[in-house]
Amino acid sequence: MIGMMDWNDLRYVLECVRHGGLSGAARALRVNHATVSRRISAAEEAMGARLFDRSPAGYRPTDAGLEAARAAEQMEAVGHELSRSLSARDQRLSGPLTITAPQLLVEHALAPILKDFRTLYPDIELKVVAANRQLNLTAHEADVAFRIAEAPAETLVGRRVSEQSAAVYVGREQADRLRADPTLPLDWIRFAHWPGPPDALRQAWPDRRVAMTVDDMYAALAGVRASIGATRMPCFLGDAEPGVERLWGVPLIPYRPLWILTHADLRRTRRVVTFTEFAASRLQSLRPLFEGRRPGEGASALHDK
Amino acid sequence: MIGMMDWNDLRYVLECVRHGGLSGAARALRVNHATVSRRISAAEEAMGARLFDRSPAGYRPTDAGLEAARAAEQMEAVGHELSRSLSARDQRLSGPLTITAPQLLVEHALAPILKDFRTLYPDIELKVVAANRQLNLTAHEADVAFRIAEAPAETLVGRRVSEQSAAVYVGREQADRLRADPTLPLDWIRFAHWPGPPDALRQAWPDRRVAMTVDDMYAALAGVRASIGATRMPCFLGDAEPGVERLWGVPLIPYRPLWILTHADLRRTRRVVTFTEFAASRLQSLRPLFEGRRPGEGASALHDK
DNA sequence: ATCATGCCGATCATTATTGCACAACCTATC
DNA sequence: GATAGGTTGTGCAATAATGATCGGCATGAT
Repeated sequence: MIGMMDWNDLRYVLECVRHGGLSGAARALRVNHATVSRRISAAEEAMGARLFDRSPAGYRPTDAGLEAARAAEQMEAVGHELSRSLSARDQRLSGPLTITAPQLLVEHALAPILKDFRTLYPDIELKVVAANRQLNLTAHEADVAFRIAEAPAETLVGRRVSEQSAAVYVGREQADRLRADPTLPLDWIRFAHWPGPPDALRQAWPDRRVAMTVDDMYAALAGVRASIGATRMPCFLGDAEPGVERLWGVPLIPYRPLWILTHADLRRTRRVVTFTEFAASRLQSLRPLFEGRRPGEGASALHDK
Repeated sequence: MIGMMDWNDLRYVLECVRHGGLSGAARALRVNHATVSRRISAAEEAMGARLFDRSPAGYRPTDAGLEAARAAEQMEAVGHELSRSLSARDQRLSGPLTITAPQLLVEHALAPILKDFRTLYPDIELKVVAANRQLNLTAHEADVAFRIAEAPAETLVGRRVSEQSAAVYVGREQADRLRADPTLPLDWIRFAHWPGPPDALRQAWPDRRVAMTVDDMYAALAGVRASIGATRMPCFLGDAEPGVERLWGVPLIPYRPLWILTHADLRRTRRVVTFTEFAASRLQSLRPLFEGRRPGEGASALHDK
């Protein structure tokens, strides 16, 4: 080897290419940006080639930098494969297990299930990443993911735990106003980057006005609670919220189902299987909640007009 | 990533698997064995699996260790490819250029050629590795290799610079003894792990005895100089050695040709092309030496009976 | 038995690497 | 312009990694 290069430095090069600069790479790698700068310099020294064009706006990779990044990507893929393969090999009913789910799902449905799992299998070090972003199971950022989606990524395997329904919810104060004067227009909380209100609502409440625009379910929920307006929410959210009720006259709306997913490589791992079985079974008993069936309502009430 | 693993640590795992222990790996990596031990432990921690069974005799890899080593091998291949690719991209007539050749060839033929090359292209930082072992061009241990071989490895490209002949050489004192009493048996220096003496010698000197066994050409040459015995040597060696002469009555013996080789990835790199052209051209003028043609002998003398 | 050689593990001083804090600079946006 | 938020570069102190050395423990030769 003419210049023995540092494999880790290739990581820094890769993230610098991906994020276009030191700062972004530093955040991704959870190190100081000065470190990234020094490692990049070391890599350039070792490879005998400039890898980036420095500019105040950021780092732009040279051809050599792109080539190095391609190599780093391949190494990364090898590393991920190794990581998954080792996890799959580890068949003990102990050790680490990382799961991820949308924050709201953790709060409203998963928390007690996870708590029971921990007491049942205390040797499994359960790590829960409640995040809005979807972690990358292929990159092994987590072993198991709960997803609310129409269809899972094709490289993942898992099961459709439950169908879901949504409804339109209003805060108590707004509901009282509307009951007192049904001719009032419906104050509506709109989701940015989303299509308009559901068709079912257009028919039942043709007179609406947008009271607020949000891009986050937490904000929408707060808005409903404060009676700023009504909005569509999955039933497991709205029905569990005190001081919030379904808007009358609007039928249930189909919603994306709930999945529990894992990477194909981990499908047969004992820890993973044990967890998914446990979680799926417990979630089954919550199906009325997810499907919006109130006590006393039959399954036939699902998505009726 | 559950445990962000260190790519460099995979290197330590790989070398530990290759050498069967900390010490060997430490030598290969040119670090202290304590470092290897610590890096291995760190890797095991990060991957959550034991990679080696510790024993006083050495480290034996577990299944997980073997798997990690396989991954490391792939990363290594990617790294080598990147290294060559970056070298090939560098088309300047300056910068590093590493060549390797058998020690004896450097001493007897290459040295003046390399010296002239350095004065002609002073900006090329020529590094010469005179080694008995064959460096790995695929691993980019060198850019160019001189090899004495029947056929080069198939992944390499290059040219057959010259055919070679060998002859049987004796030291002056032994030669005088033999001339004084031609009935004496021929003291012979045998190469370990080699087939017996050449057929041509069996006929010309049927009466031989083994005076010494060596496994190194330097030792053989020293033995001939000290008149311990005669042995077969390539002509470029024996003919250039003062106090050593060809044994009469024995014709020239075909010998493995001389190649100048490089990796296919570097075939079009300016530095490499410039060097190989220069060296090949200069070696051409030495063909009589390699082919054993003495001054006054025609080419027809080649390998005659 | 005894010695020599090779291996691994542990300790400690040294060295190298990292993070922090600050400075300098560019660029939108008001 | 002025400002706020973004970028990269640099000096210094804290931290982590390393190398050297020693001891214990096998194995194999004398």
